[in-house]
Amino acid sequence: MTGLRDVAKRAGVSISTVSLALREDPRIKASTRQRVVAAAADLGYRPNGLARDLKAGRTGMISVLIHDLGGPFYSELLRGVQARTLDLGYTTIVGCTAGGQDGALTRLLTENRTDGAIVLDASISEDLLSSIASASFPVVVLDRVVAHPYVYLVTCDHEAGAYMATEHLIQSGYRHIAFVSGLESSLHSRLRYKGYLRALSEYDLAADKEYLYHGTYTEDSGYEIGLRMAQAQHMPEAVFSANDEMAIGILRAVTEYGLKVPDDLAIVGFDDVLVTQYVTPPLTTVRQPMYELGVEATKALSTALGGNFDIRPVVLQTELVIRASSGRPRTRDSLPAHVSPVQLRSSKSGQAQGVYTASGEGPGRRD
Amino acid sequence: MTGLRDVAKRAGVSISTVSLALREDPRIKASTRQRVVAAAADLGYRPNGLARDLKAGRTGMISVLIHDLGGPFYSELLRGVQARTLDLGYTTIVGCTAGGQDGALTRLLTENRTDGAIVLDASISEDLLSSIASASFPVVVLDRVVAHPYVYLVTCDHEAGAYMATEHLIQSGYRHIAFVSGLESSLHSRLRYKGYLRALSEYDLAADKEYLYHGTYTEDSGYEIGLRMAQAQHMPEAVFSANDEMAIGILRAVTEYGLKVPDDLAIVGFDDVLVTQYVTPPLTTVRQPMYELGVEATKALSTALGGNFDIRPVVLQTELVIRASSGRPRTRDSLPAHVSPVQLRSSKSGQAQGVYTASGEGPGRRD
DNA sequence: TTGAAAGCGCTAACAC
DNA sequence: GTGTTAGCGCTTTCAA
Repeated sequence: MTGLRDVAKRAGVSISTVSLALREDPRIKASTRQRVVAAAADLGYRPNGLARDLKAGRTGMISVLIHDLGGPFYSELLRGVQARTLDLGYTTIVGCTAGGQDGALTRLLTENRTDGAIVLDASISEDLLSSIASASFPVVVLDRVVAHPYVYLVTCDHEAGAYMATEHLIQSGYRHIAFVSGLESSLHSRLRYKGYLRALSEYDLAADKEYLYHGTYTEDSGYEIGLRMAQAQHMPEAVFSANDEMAIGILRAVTEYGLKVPDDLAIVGFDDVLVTQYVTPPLTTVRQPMYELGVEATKALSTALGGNFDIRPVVLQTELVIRASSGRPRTRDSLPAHVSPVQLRSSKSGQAQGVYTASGEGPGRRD
Repeated sequence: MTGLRDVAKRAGVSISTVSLALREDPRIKASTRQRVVAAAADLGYRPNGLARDLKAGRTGMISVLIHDLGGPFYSELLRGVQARTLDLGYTTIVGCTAGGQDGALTRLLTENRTDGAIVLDASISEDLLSSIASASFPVVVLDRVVAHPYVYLVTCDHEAGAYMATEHLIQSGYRHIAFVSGLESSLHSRLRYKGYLRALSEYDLAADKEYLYHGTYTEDSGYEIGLRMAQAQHMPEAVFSANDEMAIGILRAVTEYGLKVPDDLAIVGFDDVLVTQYVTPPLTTVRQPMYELGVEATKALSTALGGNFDIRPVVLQTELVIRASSGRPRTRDSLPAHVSPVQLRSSKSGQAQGVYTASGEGPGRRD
């Protein structure tokens, strides 16, 4: 616990001289600085960041609060945040809120230990967020809606993504398309259901309650649902799952049951987690741009930290990533006019993969 | 930025009264406390953690420093740390050191913003770690060796794991077994190579340089190596890869090349990352107990934080997780006497999976 | 039962 | 060039 005082004593100078010398202030004579630096090294002096931050009134750190670090796509998000904060001279620190009130939640969010926060945790109450956010502590929330002047919204268009996924199945010739919801409470799941319903309705297909399954976002819940599907009287031809984990569970269940994907059942997931590329067959899914989400969140936060609080919600587009699990794709020529494949790329393993953006902005094929 | 002073003014009491009242000190009359609490709520008062920590001389937080949060198994590690720190009343904060000197590395490691650190980053110099670690800032390093009284070592037995993996291949009847190294600089890779060599030598097999491949831990590097292997004059019968990513790259390459795994080439990886369960065929691999590693690291750190610095290095055992990629397993009865299957469990998909611990402690089968 | 004041380690006027 | 000093917001004796 050696402090500036100890260094000062050893170097035979005053505290402020040490402070200035160590930060290479030109006012300090070179010879003095050397003595100070030597003394500091001898004592193994380390500045106390807390004291410095307290004095400065800012920490230079922003916190990212995530409910459960184990999630499959947080790393990409964090990469995006990290990349951007580095440029801005901030440091990212990550806290896990799963521990409840007396962990990272309190320390990082409510006690001013960082300059702002990016929050990805549906379980933190809106009240808490509202009571925390302020001009001196802006908060960006991901994938939820909080109405507050200092809470900024960044999300991607789940509904459009779900619409694309469902439309893709419809255009591939499937008519009996099931939907597997995630946790009822989750906003995602509701939006994805909405997109699914909208696609059905726009193509004049009935939304049969028989084809609505309720899962819990876990692979196991998907597995169970897959079994139920396989044994159902009227098995759907295709299924759109509100996330990839459940889709993979379904895939596993029906495969073990002896069915072929996509011939007996086409499957589309949501999120584009890593494993979707490795399962057999590879899973068609909707990619959320996690990295970009992190970048945008950080942008919004830094804008607010810079004193500009006029920030509109950011909504990023999703991409449909077509892999083998949704089969029977029509050829491009047979696509209805209003559907525009905008990008095609090949997967690692060489098999063709089509990527469509939800915006469907251009009719041209860019490769 | 409302502080205690503002609350005090509003409630018509002194600062110290507010401080005590908000922490429910019994010395403060209930009626006074109510006034104070009301005033604090009105003003949206939030305590300043920095000031509190500065005063207290401790932060109640420990940092976990990881080079690249995107890594495939950090989440398990963090779960382990998190679980344990919660019990201890500490808060875990995670920093990514990839940004270089002026990011989390400096802020969390060298400026006393937390009470101690767990470091998993081979690129942080031993000098820096040694100069940082002290009685008031203990450091636990994972998977490396640093000789310093306040640096504590937690690792798992990579060499034994590699030995097991190689032995497993030998006992499955393979004789020409290749090894794929990771980055030369990495301690893991060297230890895993050592275990591989030891197994070969103990079974009187020659270690042919022809069967030594150098990768970079990435799937792509594995893919390339896989192609080279498939086209080599003397193709190995089996390969042990220093990590799973490369093993998966190899699997992909040889599969695309038209070879069958494990019939034409058996593959064993290392780490047991999530995707190993999902590739076809599922990959035999060596599991590192990441969760337990996190728990042990935290235990060591908290012991040091408690003032007991007599902590010995912790070495955890690895497990061999046998899946379909290493084929042709002998039946149990035909195993040599000194190999003891200590545990058998079934995989999610129902296929049998044998788990052996590196310690090979008991001959009995426990299920 | 409450208030005054010292001080955690640091920075930055302002003096000398 | 260098030293003195007043805080940053909080906790915690010690007085009142």
